Amino acid sequence: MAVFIGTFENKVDQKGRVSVPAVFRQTLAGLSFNGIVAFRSHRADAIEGCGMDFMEQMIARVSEIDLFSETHDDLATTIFSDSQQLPFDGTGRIMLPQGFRDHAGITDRAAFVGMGQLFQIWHPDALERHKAEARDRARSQRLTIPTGGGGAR
Amino acid sequence: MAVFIGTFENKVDQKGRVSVPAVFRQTLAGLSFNGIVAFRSHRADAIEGCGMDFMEQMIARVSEIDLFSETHDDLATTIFSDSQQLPFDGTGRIMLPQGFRDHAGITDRAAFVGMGQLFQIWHPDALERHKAEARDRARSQRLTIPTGGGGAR
DNA sequence: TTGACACCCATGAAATCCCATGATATCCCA
DNA sequence: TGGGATATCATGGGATTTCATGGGTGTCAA
Repeated sequence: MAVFIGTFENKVDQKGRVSVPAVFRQTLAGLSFNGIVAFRSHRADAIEGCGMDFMEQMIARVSEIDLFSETHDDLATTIFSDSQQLPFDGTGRIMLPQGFRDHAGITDRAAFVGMGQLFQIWHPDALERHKAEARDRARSQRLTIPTGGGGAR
Repeated sequence: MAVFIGTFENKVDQKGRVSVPAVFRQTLAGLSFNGIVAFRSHRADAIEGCGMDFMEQMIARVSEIDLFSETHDDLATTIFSDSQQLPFDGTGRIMLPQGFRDHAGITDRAAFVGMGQLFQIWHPDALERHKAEARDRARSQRLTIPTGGGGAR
């Protein structure tokens, strides 16, 4: 099972390269594509990242939605058409395309955030704000983890 | 099932390393990640610890929520972004990151407290105070543990 | 020919490995 | 059941590796 946990801030060099955190690289190791799959988040000023295995899962899930429905098309267009395969170089870095950097407002620093089965890439300051907001919402709405069974376990 | 009970105080050396109690290590043995997963407790000045199996459960449950929904993102961000994987070295020690030490006020000693399926890491003195308070509350409110039968589960 | 990009090497800081030590707990046999 | 032999454990510190980062060079295509 893919596990992305933690927050890591790395530098973006003049060529637009960033090191993907070593722990993330390890969970991505051994997949059919040696790198990450990334696309613009449509909800936030961030880049979504995952491994090729997860992308395959998403394709499978989306294909369960009625083909030719508006939802299907919108999802497919937003996510799949925008996705890019970003291969690792010899030292575990990826090239963040300019379009992605623009979308997330990333210039010389990038923050990788584990989201469980996928991760996001943010401008470090924007991420801090987002984290605080997410925490507040989670608390005020008393969000809890769904349990597998009936009640508390 | 993971079981963490008891209290153990160990030293934090100059490199920031602490031995995880051997009994805890045994219940953590054989998981997909050889180490602990830790995050700041939002209720106390302590670090929460668990095994990767626990985190995988959390991920599985969060992933039951619609992907890219606000609820999913808020939960995932809140839970996973501030967690860290802390691997064991050859002798069963972990490196306590500075941020965690700051949060818990830990300098040269750390107390590991079993909490059932999780454990906590405290500054020994803070833990003593906390234990006394918890005992008092439990006594004055006559707290009970729900049984599996009639009531909550 | 001029970017964009893949590949290569170098570097310092930080994390990890490895070995040694003493203390404690456990085992085993009388 | 006592007590010595043996293993386990926590701890310390030096050596080694990993990691993030910087820059150079070659190659391909516009």
